[in-house]
Formats: sequence, C-alpha cells, structure tokens
Amino acid sequence: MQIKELLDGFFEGKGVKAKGRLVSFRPHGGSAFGHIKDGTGKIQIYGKVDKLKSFAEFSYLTLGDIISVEGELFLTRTSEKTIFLYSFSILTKPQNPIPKEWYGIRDVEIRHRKRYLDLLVNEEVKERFEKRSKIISCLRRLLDEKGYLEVETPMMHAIAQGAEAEPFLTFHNALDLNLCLRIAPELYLKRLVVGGLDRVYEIGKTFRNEGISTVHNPEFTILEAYLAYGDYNDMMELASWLISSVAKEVLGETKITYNNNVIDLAPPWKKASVFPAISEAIGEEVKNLEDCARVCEKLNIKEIEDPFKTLVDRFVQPNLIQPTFLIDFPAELSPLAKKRSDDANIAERFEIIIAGHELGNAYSELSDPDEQLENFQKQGRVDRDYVSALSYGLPPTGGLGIGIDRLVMLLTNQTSIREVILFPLLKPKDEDSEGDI
RNA sequence: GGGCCGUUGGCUCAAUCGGCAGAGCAGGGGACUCUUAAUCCCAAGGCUAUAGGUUCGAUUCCUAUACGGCCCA
Repeated sequence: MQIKELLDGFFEGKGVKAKGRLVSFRPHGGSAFGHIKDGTGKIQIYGKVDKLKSFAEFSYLTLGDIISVEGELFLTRTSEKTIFLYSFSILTKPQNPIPKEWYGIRDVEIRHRKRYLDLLVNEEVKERFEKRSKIISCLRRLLDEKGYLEVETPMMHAIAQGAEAEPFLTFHNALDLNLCLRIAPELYLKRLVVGGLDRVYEIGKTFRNEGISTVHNPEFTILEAYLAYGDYNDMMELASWLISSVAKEVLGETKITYNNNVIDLAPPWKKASVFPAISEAIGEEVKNLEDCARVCEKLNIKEIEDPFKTLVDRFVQPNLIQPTFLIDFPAELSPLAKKRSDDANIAERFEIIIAGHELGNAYSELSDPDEQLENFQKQGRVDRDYVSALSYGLPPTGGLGIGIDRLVMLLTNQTSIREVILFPLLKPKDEDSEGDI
C-alpha cells in the first residue's frame, strides 16, 4: 500500500505492509526508529528486539536502503503514526550513500547533473516538478474542453521555419537527407488547419541552437494552438484565459508573487502598442524600423542584428510586470502573420509579456500563398510545400504560442529556466563518459 | 562573446597576514528498548577542480584551462 493511504486510513492495531526508502534511522540498542518514504509520503517505522524477527539485520540498515516492511499501526508517545514492525526485507541496497535530507544538496551543478539526488533529498524540488506536471495537464484539459484536438507533428524538418532561430542539424542515412530539429511546430499545425482540423494544439519540445541563459535552454517546451475562423483577438482571450485558469487551478488564485512582484493574472490584460511603448521608454518618438536603427546608433548600442527587437527587449519588456499584450508589431518582422487591413506596415500580432519576460507570441495567420512565398523569399528560406498547402485555402486563423518552461517559472517563482527543466543541458564532464559515443 | 564570483573528504561548510588542512553529518566499529537533525565512545576518510608560476613555504598570491553560477551583449 502507498504510504499516503496508510496515513489516511490509520487506526491503531491495523495490520499493514509498506515499501519505501529509508530516509532516517535512529537505532537504540534493543529498538530502532526510522522513516520510510515513497512517492506519496513518509511514515515512521519502529522495530523492537522482542517483536521483530531478524532485529539484528534491521539494526544494520543504512540510509537510502529500499525496504519492504510488515507490522501494525500504532501511535507513539508523541502521537506520531508509526508502523510497529513484525518483519522486513531489503528490496534494493544502494552502493553509494544517499545525502541526508536535513542537509540536502545545495551545489547547483550536482543538483542539475544528478537530478535524482536533488529530487530525493530536496523536497521543494520534487514539489516544483509535480507542479510543472500539473500545469501541463491542466493546459491540456482546458484546451480539450474548448474542443482543441491535440496532435503530434514532426520534430525533424527539412527546412527550419516558424521562428527566427538557428536549428540543430542532423542527417537521415537511408534517405540521404539533411534534416534539422524543429525550431517551431507552426507550419505543420497550420497545414492541419487547411485539412479541416479547425482547433488543434501541440505541446512538445522545440530546439534552438543558441546560447544558454537563465531564460534559454537549447531544448524547451512550447504550446502552440490554432483556431480556424478566429484571429489574434481570439488568441488574446485564449491566452489570458489559459494562463489565469491554470494559475487558479494549480496555485488556487490568480494573484501570484514572482521575484518580489505581485502579479495579477486575471483577465482582461492591458494592451500596449509597441512603437509608442518604445517611444515612451526612451523618451523620443519612434515610429518605424528606421527610427529604431537610428536610435540604437545614437544610444551607441553596437553589434545589433535587430534594432527593433533590441529596443523592445532592453527598454520596453523589463518594465512590463503585469500581464501585457504588446501589439502592433511591424509586418516586416512577422513573415507568417497577416497584415492589418488599415495599415500594411503593421501585423495583427502580439507578444505576451509578464514579469518582464516574453511568455508567448501570437497572430492572425497569413493565409495568402503568394504573399507567404514573397515573405519566404525575403528571408531566404522557402518552404514550397507549405506555400502549396496554403494554396488549397487556409481559413482565417488565429495562432498562439506559449513557452511552457517560462510559464512554469512564473508560476513556481523561479528565476532560472534550469530550475524548471529536469535535465537542463550541461556540458558533459570527462568523468561522466568513457570513450567515444 | 565580455565582466564578476565559485570549485576544500560522499554531503554541508571552516581554515586570521602566505606558516602542520579542520568540523558536523553520512559511511565503518562499539554502547544504548519511545526516538525523530537521537545521544555517547573509537577508528578511518584529502595530490584543496586541472596545469603551470612566484616563494624557504601556497587552500591562500599570479597565469592559463575546465566546469558551474550571476550580470551584461
């Protein structure tokens, strides 16, 4: 029986069996106390020389042993629920000692490289990853309820599309084919919308061959959702509903504390137009991309690939603590988005900014195949198959992408993405491997 | 890519101005029949991340490298 069940169904004298890992042990000659722990909880065990067969072996147990016990429940003098043992057996005997719970493991490098020890010894780490799991299953349930169909699309792509990022390259031997790991699932999902799957979503890994930071891991988890006959306004509604509902279900409320800021995730969220936001932040009117380049030069910001993005990242984003839809992105930088009908320079697109971090990105999808082809050609990467799909007719569609890892960071109050990914990418150490892979 | 910080036994941490590298816990041996960070006694555990340098002498100062963390691009 799982330990939580034993604790919940407790009455004195009840005969029980339990299995778990020994996490504390206090022998006193003729008797010994300890605690065993499984995935559901922890319970005290008590062995006494006149009641327990093989008491001598029992008193030789060491921390970390995984054992099976049999006995009856009773309350100690301090009223702690405890199993009075009749017998026990060792299921697994570790070769290496397990660090004691009280001291834990603090060395971040050990915690990340040997996550199993981190989980075993640091309770709050285990709870954080349980929360991550709840967040993701909650997102699935919410989307399922709204009639979205979960799908899986290829992770190996012939052409990297759907985002501005360097892909990881790989190769298929039998087909003699260069492939890359996907940088976004976007184009496959929209093909499905062409195919009549009006509401689809995918939650999965995405890979970008770029630097590592507290908010970047080369592989990360993304949620993308598409709604046929919708647009980016619908996506604003969906995004704020999803994120606030998840917070309510997993944390119990929409007001959260992140990095000492109190953030209210309850919709409606405010909107901010991106160029006025830049202008306000730097105290100078910025109306277009040329202005951005000029301002960057003036501020002596060097080695800038994208002046617009630089200004947004550095001056606008950090000040947006409460949930904000940053809207009116330049069409030129949004090759997969539909342009606004009243202004061809602006895309129907928004980014979700919360606590100064970009959490998501969404737009009304570009459905015109000719315009899409033109945008691809400007980028230098043409996905003809996708253009061909569009030529069969993509309904007006709203699309949304949310970075799951960053959402988990937000809801678990973590400032490093490595704290919400079980095995973040680290350089292997020499001792970790022998010989070539 | 740049800057700063860190790396001492299995874990958590000390080591003054450059002067014998220490403790707690874990692990081993022993005592102890209601403990819970159990307690008490004994023994063991280290090429101070790596490679060089300065010095009579380096955990400590210098240089480089590796890995990690934080900040910036």
